[in-house]
Amino acid sequence: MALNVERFPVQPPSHWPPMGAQPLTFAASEHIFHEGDDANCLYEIKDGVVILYSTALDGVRQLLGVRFAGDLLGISGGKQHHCGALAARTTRVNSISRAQVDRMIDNDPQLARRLLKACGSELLRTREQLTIVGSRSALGRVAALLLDLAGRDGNGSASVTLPLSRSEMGDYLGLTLETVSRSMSRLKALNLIALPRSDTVVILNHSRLSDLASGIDAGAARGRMVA
Amino acid sequence: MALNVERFPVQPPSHWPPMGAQPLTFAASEHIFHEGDDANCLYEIKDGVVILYSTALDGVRQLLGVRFAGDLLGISGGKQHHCGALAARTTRVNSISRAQVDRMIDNDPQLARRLLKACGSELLRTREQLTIVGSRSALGRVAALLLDLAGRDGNGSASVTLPLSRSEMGDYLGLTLETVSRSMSRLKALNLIALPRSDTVVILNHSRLSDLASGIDAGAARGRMVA
DNA sequence: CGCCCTCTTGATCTCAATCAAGCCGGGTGG
DNA sequence: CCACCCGGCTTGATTGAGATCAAGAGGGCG
Repeated sequence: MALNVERFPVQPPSHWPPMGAQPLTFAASEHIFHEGDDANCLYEIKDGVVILYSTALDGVRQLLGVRFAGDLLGISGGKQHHCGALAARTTRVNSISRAQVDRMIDNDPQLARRLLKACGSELLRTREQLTIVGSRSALGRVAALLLDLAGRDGNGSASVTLPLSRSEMGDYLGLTLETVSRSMSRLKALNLIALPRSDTVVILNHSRLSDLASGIDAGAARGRMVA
Repeated sequence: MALNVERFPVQPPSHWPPMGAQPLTFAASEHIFHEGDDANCLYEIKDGVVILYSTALDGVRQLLGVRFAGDLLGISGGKQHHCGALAARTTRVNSISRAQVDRMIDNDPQLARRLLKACGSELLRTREQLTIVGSRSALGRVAALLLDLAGRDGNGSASVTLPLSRSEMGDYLGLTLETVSRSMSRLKALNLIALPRSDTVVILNHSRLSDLASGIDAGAARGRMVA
């Protein structure tokens, strides 16, 4: 199922995506690559949403990130992909062979800089996720994830269509799906969000939500959930 | 999954560190840089131990990693350092100005590759930490950290001098210092480790410890702590 | 010797996990 | 068109792991 990518002819560098880039389309819940697959390619998301995850020996899944248009996949190096990449909805990517990228680095320092930057921002995002998972209450974690998704899926409006199920949100945040669901209900009861559909969130009170997400406002976590 | 001791052996090119490298020494608990400092330099650890951390608005500290000889600091890009770097014991580093590194990339693709690789392995380690914090029990998290430190501080023996206090271990793992202490006591009671001093751990049963760290062996977590 | 700091251990409380029904919406087939 | 079914979501009841509060114990240093 993994896409076989052939050798590409050597291309003059200095622009991105390179000439040899191969456009590919994935339907929702198809894999771009699996954990352990040979890492032959880099991918750039043209549009859609991709979930990065790894699975532990005990079967527990940890989501390592949610990636959108413009993000690169497979930059972390290594012969094999150490995490899986799953399209959360119909997603188009450009794929470029590693070998070609490697060749291009030789005569295009700008490309190296771009990759370095992408890798650095990947690192930054992962560290933020780690901070959230390591030090926030359930309510704060959910608030942080909602704000992140709202800020990232781009349309600028306060309404987000969630690309993740409750269970996936749980795997992202180190929580169970029930706790995620309860937290969403609580945020709704607090009038910080609205939930017109279970996969659609409207941010009603951005600032209080982000206080929760940063761990200030410990108070809102407490108290009976009655409206 | 936590502990591939050798993920990416990062081989410096023959001319690393570069000519302009500045050797610096830091005493225990001195900062190499603070959160928010201008990121003027890259650092390479010659010897010692460095703790990376960030502090949230509510004052909670999250340790983002523990770094040893050979690791690079400050590769994640950005004008400012987004995390602090603290020497856990006497530590010597080489510092190289970013500007110089940037210049060198232009005529040395190998350098770009090395940085990319270092950044990738940083990413990998952070993802492993995230997985541990997001999906393991307290006992498993502590087991994973001990194995990681044992594998990394190098001397190969089963005995490790911990570079972290209980409180720092807690901040690394998303636990309180009391829970860390109790978990260590439990591991000792289970005869998986010995604690000749509170800062010295001897690994007695590597395989069962790593089962705990991977989430297999959920059983050991349960049960009264009596020997 | 005595102070101070960190670590250990104990008792209790709380938040999130677990176990267990319902509920809602969307799709299918009669 | 409606009845049914199925998967994901919500909500409730209970349990339990880890946080919190609170005392000691050990060890290093002035």
